[in-house]
Amino acid sequence: MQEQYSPRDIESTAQTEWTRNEVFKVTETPDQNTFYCLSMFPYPSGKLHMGHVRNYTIGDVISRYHRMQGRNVLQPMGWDAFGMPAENAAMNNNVAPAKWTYDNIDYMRTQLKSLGLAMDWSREFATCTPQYYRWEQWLFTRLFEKGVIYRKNGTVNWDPIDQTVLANEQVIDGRGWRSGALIEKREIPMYYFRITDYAEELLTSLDGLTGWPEQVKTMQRNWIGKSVGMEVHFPYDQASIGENGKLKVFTTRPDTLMGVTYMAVAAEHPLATIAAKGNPQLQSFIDECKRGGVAEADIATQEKKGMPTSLFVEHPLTGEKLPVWVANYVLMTYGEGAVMAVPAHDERDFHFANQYGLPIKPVVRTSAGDETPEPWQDAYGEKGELINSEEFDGLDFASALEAIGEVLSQKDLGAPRTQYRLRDWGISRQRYWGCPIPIIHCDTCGDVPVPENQLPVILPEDVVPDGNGSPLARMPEFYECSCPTCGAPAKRETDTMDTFVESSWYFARYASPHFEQGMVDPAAANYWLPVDQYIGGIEHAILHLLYARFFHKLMRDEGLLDSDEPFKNLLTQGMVIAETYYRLAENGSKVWFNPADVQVERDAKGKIVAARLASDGQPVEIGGVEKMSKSKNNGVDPQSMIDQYGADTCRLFMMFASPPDMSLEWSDTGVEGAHRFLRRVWRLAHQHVTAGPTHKLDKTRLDDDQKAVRRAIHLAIRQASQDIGQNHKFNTAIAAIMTLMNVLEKAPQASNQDRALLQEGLEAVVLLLAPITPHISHGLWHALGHEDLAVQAQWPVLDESALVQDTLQLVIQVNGKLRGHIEVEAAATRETIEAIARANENVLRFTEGLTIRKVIVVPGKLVNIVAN
RNA sequence: GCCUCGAUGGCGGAAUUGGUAGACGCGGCGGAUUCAAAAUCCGUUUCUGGUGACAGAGUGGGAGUUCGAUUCUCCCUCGAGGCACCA
Repeated sequence: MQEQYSPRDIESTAQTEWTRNEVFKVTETPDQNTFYCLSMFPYPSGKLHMGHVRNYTIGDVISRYHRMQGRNVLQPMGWDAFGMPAENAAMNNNVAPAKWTYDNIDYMRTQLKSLGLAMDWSREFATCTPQYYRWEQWLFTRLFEKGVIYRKNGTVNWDPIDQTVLANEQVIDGRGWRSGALIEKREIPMYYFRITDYAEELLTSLDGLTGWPEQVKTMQRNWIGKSVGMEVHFPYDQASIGENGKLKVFTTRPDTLMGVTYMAVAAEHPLATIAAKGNPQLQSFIDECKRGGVAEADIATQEKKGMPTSLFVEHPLTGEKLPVWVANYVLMTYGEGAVMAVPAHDERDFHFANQYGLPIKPVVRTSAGDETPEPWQDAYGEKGELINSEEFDGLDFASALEAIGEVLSQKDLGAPRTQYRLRDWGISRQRYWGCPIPIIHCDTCGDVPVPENQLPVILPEDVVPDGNGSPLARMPEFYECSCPTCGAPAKRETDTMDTFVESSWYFARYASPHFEQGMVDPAAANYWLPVDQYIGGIEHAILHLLYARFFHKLMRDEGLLDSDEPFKNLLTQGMVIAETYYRLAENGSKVWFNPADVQVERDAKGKIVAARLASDGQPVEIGGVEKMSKSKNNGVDPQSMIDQYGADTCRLFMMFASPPDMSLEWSDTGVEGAHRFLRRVWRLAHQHVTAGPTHKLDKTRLDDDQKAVRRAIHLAIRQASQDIGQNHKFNTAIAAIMTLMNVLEKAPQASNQDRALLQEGLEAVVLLLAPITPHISHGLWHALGHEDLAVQAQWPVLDESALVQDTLQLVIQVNGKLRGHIEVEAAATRETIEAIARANENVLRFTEGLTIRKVIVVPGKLVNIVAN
């Protein structure tokens, strides 16, 4: 055994042995407990960042722990390889997205392998290969035929200068990021998944996901946004609008129907279009509403504006004429694109009505009374007894709902309805680097799905996009084709799919990644699925996780697999953050410096007070701790950390610095601390091993000090087992192992018993660390005299008898304040404990002149004496 | 704007069902070793007062429940993630 800890040698030796023995390659072995551990696969952006390292280390620790429990553990890896960055890189460097992507994959694969992950690399795939996306196209055609996919118009960000559709990310302050042009909303035809058909199941089956964080389930519930209410129709006729019809709205507060004083419709609503004819002022307002991007955050924060139309609709109960307004706060995409406004009881309507001088009619008696003077109070929104509502006066919410519903349905002007906030999923993208949508447009036959025997529709890979729309739309060799139904010349769809589609089913493909007869091999899929543990960033809490759940149900309904949900347990990791440093340039912009190039100065207490750039010694500003990013130049390159300290140190630091679901602040000195700890483990093991082999421990003949050491060993085993296996709190597991190391380093090594005890302690340390720092554990396990591989060793077993104590220390409080400690027999009765506590010197001192009112004894914990 | 989460020493963080606030690590300070340095080891380290024993305060701010609150309830402030075409 080498005297010095040398991560470079140890890590390459360990990785070579794992590869040679194919220890991480798994098969569908019957009758073995399986564990499918999946970390969200990376987008191949160029090189690994710390977020990846964190994600894959967490997954690896969990995988290796379960391996040591004897389970058949599948941990696969692949590449979410379609996406916009490849097109941007292509434009900047004049390289085809395909080549850029494949090069990145090759580089990042090498980086991942250097982390020593327990991956079955034989299952690797990239989503941009036809072998993968052909099955996505196949499913698309099936779902299209079933009607689960349909075509309708959707609104996109249109850049009028570049003549292209932009992603929300590419719209900055209402302008295109490259052209600087003011963005407009534009309607184009797109394909949609009917995810709303699954809204109810997506909602209710959340209840069964007991292994998901409550936070994520709450977010998904709110996103789906089920509301029970009523559809109400406001009739209009030839005389008032020029045609007969009904303005439909959805409301959750039909009890306030008598308080409606106006109607508000979205700018895109058909009534707005009718009203704008011959009204240039209104037309220009509608045009103004169409300016700016489609992102909800922008629409919701913009100033609330509206304009009256000359149109009126009838109140369904009273027949009263209600003015129709166009308002920018009404979303065409939610509900019916129109709302009935009840300014007395809805905050947004209240502000709007006050702004434009519209009438406000209170119809509910709330805790604020019968009137609703300015300013708005939350009480105005309460439910209560109806007032000013004619025959409905005096009714409460439930009976008003029933009574009003009854009248509406008699008049055929409304009915109860359930509404979801969730919208159908539009998947058409006017981009090149994505999975082609397998549809052929024929003048006679319409939209025809590409027949199975003509799949896949292959994306040409030698194309360099130029930022002016999709190059596919300009490639006749791609889009010219004949109709599969009638054989006439036809045009292939040139849009590609949202990249969320690929990441919605990759977890299932890993079960049979090379299967050529179908999307998945049902036997393999049912063997591994659902995923036992899924790990990824909290930023995916809604969209990706909801789409993956939806796809799983689609695949189930296609008969491809049996389970209802894809991910049994979910762990959402926090971000990796780091300090930022900058200087103000002359033009006022900030120039950011990487933490690696900055030196900090501290005051007497160690608090950081200033920072200087190492190269010129001049001060820089401290900008605060933020998510690692290119823009703030505060990223730390994982590769340089691995090169300097080794993968084990990097892994140990990341797992120790904070619990996985919290953000992790990068600290160079923390990394050094982790490295220092591994050196200490190595040194103690080296010292122990060079002193020669040990005898067997005689557990029946331990003195008190030896019992204390053995207790420390098994406390660490208990703590680490709970923390890693159940709670996923790797930081406290490591703290427990560190505490054990502190004990072992101080323990005597003279006698045979002492040395045997140290052997037991070191074996525990090595195995408890094995999931976290697998390379050093691999080396030390051999050094401690074991022939088998540490990865195949069994997780340490807790010996409860080692934890038993004869006496316990209890805390004594007087009036809740700590006043002393007492040592009592473990078996002492409540009465004995109370008597000892009452006789305690400090208790007597602090209760002098007071009367003891009560004594609370918490067994094994404390005694609180209440006196006054 | 809406939904969700978070806030504890100089710093990262720890604290079973409400029961000793600050485990473990980092940083700081003092010391040992060394010709010197690195490395390593030992001690100390929430704040305030006190030489000290000790006392008081303290978990973002404010109220409340309780013998007892970092933990439960209400209000507020600040920060983070998401908002459907970033992945």
